[in-house]
Amino acid sequence: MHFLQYHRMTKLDDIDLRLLTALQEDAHATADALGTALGLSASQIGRRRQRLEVAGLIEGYVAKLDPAALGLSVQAFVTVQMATHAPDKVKTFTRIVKLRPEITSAWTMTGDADYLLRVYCMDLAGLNELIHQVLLPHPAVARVQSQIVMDQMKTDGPLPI
Amino acid sequence: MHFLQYHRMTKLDDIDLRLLTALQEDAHATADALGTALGLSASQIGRRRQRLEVAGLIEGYVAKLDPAALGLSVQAFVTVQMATHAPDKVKTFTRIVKLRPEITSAWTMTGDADYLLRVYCMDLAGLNELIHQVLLPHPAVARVQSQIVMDQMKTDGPLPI
DNA sequence: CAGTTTGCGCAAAATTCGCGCATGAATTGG
DNA sequence: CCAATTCATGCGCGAATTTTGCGCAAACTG
Repeated sequence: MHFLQYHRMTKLDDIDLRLLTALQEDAHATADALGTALGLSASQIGRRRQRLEVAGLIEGYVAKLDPAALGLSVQAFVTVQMATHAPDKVKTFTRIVKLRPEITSAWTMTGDADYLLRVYCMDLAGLNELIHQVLLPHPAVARVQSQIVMDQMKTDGPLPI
Repeated sequence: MHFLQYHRMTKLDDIDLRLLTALQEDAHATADALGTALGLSASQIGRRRQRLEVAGLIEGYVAKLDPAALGLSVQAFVTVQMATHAPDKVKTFTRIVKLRPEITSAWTMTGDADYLLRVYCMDLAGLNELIHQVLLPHPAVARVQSQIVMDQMKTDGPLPI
């Protein structure tokens, strides 16, 4: 799923935006269905979609899984404050973050917390283990704070375009 | 993209898990390609995928867009503390959260913050407007704190299965 | 005004998917 | 231990979908 040749997009008309929105809701909709919904022929839908792909606006298509059905009953956000910003220490820390599967996303933030991690675990024991066996023992980590998700009121929705 | 009849899954074998992982990375991979990658025939890939869909493990397929390419240069996490938990006030608040397109996700959290909102904006002015014109004026909101994303070190990755 | 570009629909070609069918392994019951 | 049933698998054909070529019309350019 790599659209190698990036070609700068001149402009996005209204149909492009609506197509992007539709694809964010259901990427398996057929070109024919999208065409009738947007008032266009199926071939044109395909052409526009390909144009959006090579332009890099569409990074790819992914399956959205149900965490609860997979037994991932604990979602949490973990903030990390660093004890040091020495490059080598930070590098090993980011490597661990990228390697650990429970951490699905990680951001560097403004404010007092250096990193924000999004975490999925089977249970609280798993979260506890991540924090106390992986994060806290790391030499670059000073403080770890975790907030557990009680309820998801709005699931990862489409981007505002 | 609705798989109406839910059928409880007896078990997930190793191939199922690898198939789920692969579909999380590229949902447009052909059954043939997935088959050779997992050592299975294309028809079996299709059958297993359908089983995972009706079991509710796969919620759907979505396009992943590039926020930066769309001009959404500001990502932020906004924490909200409530002034009251009166049901009617909370209800109007959640309705606003669900309606506002800049807010792509929202969770209720443990800890001192009641809500965590994930926000995408074109610029800081947009974020500022959301906070000062929408969130803070709401009667149920006591305090709003925003942390801006400086860098995404790990993008929304596959669930740990 | 002429030439070029861009976007469109139609239809054919190529690819991919969906589903029935037969074979082989595994499990259960006697 | 063996037979019968069940279950998963691979194969192949027809259907659905995507992709591509082509002609046409509108918009843009010099």
